Amino acid sequence: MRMSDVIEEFIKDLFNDESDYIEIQRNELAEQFNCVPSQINYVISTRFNPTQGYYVESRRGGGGHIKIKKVNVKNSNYLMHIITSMGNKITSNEVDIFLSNFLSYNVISQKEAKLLKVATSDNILSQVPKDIKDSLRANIFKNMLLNLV
Amino acid sequence: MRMSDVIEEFIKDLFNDESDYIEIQRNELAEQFNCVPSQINYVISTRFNPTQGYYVESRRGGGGHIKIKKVNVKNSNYLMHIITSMGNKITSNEVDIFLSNFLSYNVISQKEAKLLKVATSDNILSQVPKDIKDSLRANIFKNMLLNLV
DNA sequence: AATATTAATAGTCAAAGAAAGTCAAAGTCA
DNA sequence: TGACTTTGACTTTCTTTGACTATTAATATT
Repeated sequence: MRMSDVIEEFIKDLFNDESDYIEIQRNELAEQFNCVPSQINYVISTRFNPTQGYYVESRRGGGGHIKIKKVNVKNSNYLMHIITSMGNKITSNEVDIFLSNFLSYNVISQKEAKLLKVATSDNILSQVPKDIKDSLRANIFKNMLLNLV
Repeated sequence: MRMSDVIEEFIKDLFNDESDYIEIQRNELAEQFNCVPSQINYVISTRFNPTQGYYVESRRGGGGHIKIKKVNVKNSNYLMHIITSMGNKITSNEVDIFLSNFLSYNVISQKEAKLLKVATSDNILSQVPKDIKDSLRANIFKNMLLNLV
């Protein structure tokens, strides 16, 4: 079995019913599995991304850590379904369409819709190089949505 | 948990409803937490920065002390004030501090704070070129906040 | 009473330490 | 061969530490 799969399993086992997130220390985990620390990053980026229902944040420096939040994927959840099926690029027009659907289905509030729209708007992202803009937008959008599920 | 976080917590707990300021003695506090005195300065400068809603003054010599004042934020355009006084670059750490202050002042909700944090986090903005990252972050942050005023 | 000295504080800044992130080369396997 | 995985050198971020500096209050001296 691949090391990456083992680590993936291990991390998934850390989740329990009580809390919806876990914290790991990259170096500690790497040592435990006798691999280089950057392999942890590899596992996280390939197996714990928004499309798979995970939201990740981290901190460097002394006492640093990686925090992984699992969004409960009741597969009936409309938002979650949208997130997992969304491509990794999205235009601001597409965002608008999503938002108006979300609103009409009452899955998010007006205020939330506004925040989502602003954070992904072309205006705000105008400084971002064109070639990464739509993927950045998708990234912001998905991760924000994940936190509304 | 980081020493700095513990000290930050401790100081924040010193505030109560009666007075809007607290006084500490640097050496005494350092001794209490078994750290070097300058760590107190570090905590203060990173977590009680005047631009983050705290005003700090101090006095050396016998009986010297550090006085930390909570800026009064009763008025409704507190957010507006923050937005206009904020520079055009901001780090994710600074965002965190802003958010924890907004929350303690009850000017935004938990959910809103989460959205703000996600949309401006280093993880999500990782693809953005370094030289524009902090200004993009400020842009997103300010514009989202504008919608919460 | 005025001045000088000493002790008690706090401040600054840079180096060392403790994490995590990036990226591309090398390896593996279907 | 092409996609996925492993590895490691290098980078970035944040925290801790300590040597040195600055200021003020208390005390001693004249």
